[in-house]
Amino acid sequence: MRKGELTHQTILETAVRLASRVGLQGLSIGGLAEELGLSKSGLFAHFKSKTELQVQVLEAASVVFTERVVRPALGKARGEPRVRALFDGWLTWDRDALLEGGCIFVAAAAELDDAPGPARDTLVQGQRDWLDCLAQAARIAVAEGHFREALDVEQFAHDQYSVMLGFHHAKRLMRDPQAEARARRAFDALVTAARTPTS
Amino acid sequence: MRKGELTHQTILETAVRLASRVGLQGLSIGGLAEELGLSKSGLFAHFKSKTELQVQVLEAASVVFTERVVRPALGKARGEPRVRALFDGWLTWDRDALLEGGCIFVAAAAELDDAPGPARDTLVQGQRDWLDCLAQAARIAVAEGHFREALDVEQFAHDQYSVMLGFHHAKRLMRDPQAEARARRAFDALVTAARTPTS
DNA sequence: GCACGAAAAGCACGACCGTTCTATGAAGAG
DNA sequence: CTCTTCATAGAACGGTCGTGCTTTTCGTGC
Repeated sequence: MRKGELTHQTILETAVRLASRVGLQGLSIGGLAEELGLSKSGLFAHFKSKTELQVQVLEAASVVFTERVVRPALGKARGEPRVRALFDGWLTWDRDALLEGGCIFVAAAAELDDAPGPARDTLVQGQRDWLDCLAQAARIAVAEGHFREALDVEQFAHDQYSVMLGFHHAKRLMRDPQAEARARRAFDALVTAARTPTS
Repeated sequence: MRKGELTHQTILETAVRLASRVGLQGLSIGGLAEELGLSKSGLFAHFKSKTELQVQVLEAASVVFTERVVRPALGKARGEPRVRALFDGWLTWDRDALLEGGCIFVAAAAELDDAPGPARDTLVQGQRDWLDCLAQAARIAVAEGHFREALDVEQFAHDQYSVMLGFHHAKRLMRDPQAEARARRAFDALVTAARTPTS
C-alpha cells in the first residue's frame, strides 16, 4: 500500500473518533491535523474539501459498523437469535471506546437533517441500509416461525431503532445508569409482541 | 414593558426558530443579528456571552413547549386521555411551523451530550421535567385504573420518548412519509401493553 | 543511486467567529 | 425642556475557519 493511502486511513480513523465527540460540523481540519501531528494543508490535500472529508468519515464509520455489528450477527442462527444479536451489537457499538462521543450516526442525524448535500445523502443511505438490515433479520425470523406471520417487519425495524435512539438519549444526555436496562426491557417487549399472534 | 425587554423577547423568538434549523452551536451572533436587522454588538449586549444566549434560547423554548404541549394536555381528562394528549401534542410540536428544523431539544440533545456547561445543564433539566411529566401522566392513568397496577411508569415515559425520537428520525432525516403512522402505531402498542395486565 | 512523482509542510488569503470598547441615539424622569 | 439612563451602532481585536499556492521532503520504481 502506498504511504499516502495509509495515512489517509489513519486520518479517517481519528476523524471518526473525533467526530463522534464534536460532530461532523465541529470536526475542523486544523483540529484534526493537530491531533494527528500533521499540518493543516498536508491533511487537507487528502480531501479536496471539508464536505468530502465528512462523506469519507461517514463511509469509514459505516465500514467499521458493518464489521463490528452486522457481520458478527450474521454468524448467529437465523431468526430471533440474529435479531437479538443485532440489538446487542448495537448496544456494544454505542458504548464502544472507539466512539467516546456516542454513536456518530445519531449525532450526524441531528446535524444533517436540515442540511442538504453529499454528507446528508451518504448518511441517509447508510441509515436506510441499516434499517433494511434490521427489517430483513425480522423477515427471516418470521420465515423461521419465531415471529408471527402477520408481523410488519418494517414497523418492527422502525421500533427497534426507536429503542436504540431512546437508549442513546438516556445514556449520553441524561447519563441515566439504568439506560441499558431500560433499553433491554423495551426491546424484550418488542420481541415478545412480535412472537405472539395479534391479540 | 421596557423597550429593551421587548427586543430581548423578539430576539429569543427568532433565535429559537433559527436554532431549530442550524443548532445551538450553529446559531451565530452575527447571523442572528442580520436576520433581525440589528447590529452584532447591539444584539450581543442583551446577553453577556454566547453561552448565556444558548441557555436563554433553551429556556424560551421550554416556556413555549409547556404552553403548547403540556398545558393543553392538562385540560384533558385524567388518565389515558391525557397521556394520549401529551403524545399528540408532541407530534404537533415537532411538525410546528415555529420549528422549521424540527424539535430544538432533539437537535440540542445530540449537540450537547458531550459538551458540559450551563447550556447542557439547562437542557438536561428541561428533559428531566418533560420525562417526569410523562411519567406523572402515566401514574395518574394507573390511579384511574386505565393502566395496570404494576406498570413501571418511568419505563413507560422512557418508551414513549423513544417513540418520539424514532418519529423525529424517520420524519426529519429519512423524510419517511409514513413516519407519523409508524409513530402512532408504536405508541398505540405501548398503551395497549400498559393497559393489559402483565402477560 | 538517481530521478521522478507523491506526500507533506509552509504560508497567506478572505471570511466569520465571539467579544470588547467607545460613541451616539432614543426613551423616560423630574 | 433637561438630564440621565438605557438601547443600539460602529469599529476593532485576536482567533479560527476552509481553502488555495508554492516549496520542500520523502518514498519508490528503474
